[in-house]
Amino acid sequence: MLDFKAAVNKLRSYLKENNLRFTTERLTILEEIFNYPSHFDAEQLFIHIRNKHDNISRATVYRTLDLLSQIGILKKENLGHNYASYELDFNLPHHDHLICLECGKVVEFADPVIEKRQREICEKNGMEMIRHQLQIFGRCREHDKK
Amino acid sequence: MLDFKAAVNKLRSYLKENNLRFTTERLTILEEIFNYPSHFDAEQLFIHIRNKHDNISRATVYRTLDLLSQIGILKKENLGHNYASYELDFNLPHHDHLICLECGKVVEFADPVIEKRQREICEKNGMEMIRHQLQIFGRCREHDKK
DNA sequence: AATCAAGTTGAGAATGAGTCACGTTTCATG
DNA sequence: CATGAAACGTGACTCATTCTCAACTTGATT
Repeated sequence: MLDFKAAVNKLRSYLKENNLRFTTERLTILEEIFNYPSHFDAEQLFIHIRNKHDNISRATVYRTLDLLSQIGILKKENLGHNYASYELDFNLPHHDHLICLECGKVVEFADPVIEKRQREICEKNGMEMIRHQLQIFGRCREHDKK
Repeated sequence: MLDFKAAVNKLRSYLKENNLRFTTERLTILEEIFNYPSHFDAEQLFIHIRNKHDNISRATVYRTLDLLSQIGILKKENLGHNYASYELDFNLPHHDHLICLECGKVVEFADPVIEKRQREICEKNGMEMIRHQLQIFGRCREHDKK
């Protein structure tokens, strides 16, 4: 997959620039993230990796998720649980989330009108926008039968 | 303050309807919330209350914050920390938050255009909207000097 | 290829927000 | 004002995440 190679390059050059090491653990974790559905959490991913490779510790998974989020390969977000969710954020346009409180389904959407208003609101309040997240919690209509 | 009385009435009637008790702890906590700046967290409030009244336990503060959120007197939200924030949500229109990552300042804003788009997005995805939150993280321009 | 300083790792202890269990206390109704 | 269900306080517990630290890699340099 093309994006994966590009992500590895991005990671490698970030590490080099910052005198950090390109370790097999970091590569393995990045690989597994590309094999894994989006909106995963650290524990899920840790267990998935544990089953395929031994000796990658929970701490390393957490540390690497932080690193990748900082570089901009991942996005860390709060989807209304008491744990963080992550998703790939590599060469992807911004989007937000619609979350069903009944079944946990997550739908992504992007809305240029909302994006534009957000920029204007920041401007008006003398603030430089760094990131934003919009979550709409609701209930799928399909749950209505009952 | 007028709103406080109204909130007490709302609490009292909710409790009555559900065969729950109107306790001095619940009243005290509600009072202290009205004396306290918005966007507080449970621990802050607990310490504040601890300093004025003894014998209100941490568990009761948490339990009461949940109760008040359920009734609609408070709104529980995630402002990008690993703990929940609360604010009064009593007779107030919906608003969202602009958060400075440098100084932690929180600015509230309401935008009818964004609200409208959100309703449309829900509609389009066959979902009934229950609640939503939009957070814009940024950096106050005032931090630019230096 | 061997060396070495510095970054990284694994294991498990520690932290911190929030919840739970349970014995005791308190409210609201008769 | 007795009763019994609801609430309370205490402190133990949970669970996600972070920290500590000795042992191990990495990669730049001989």
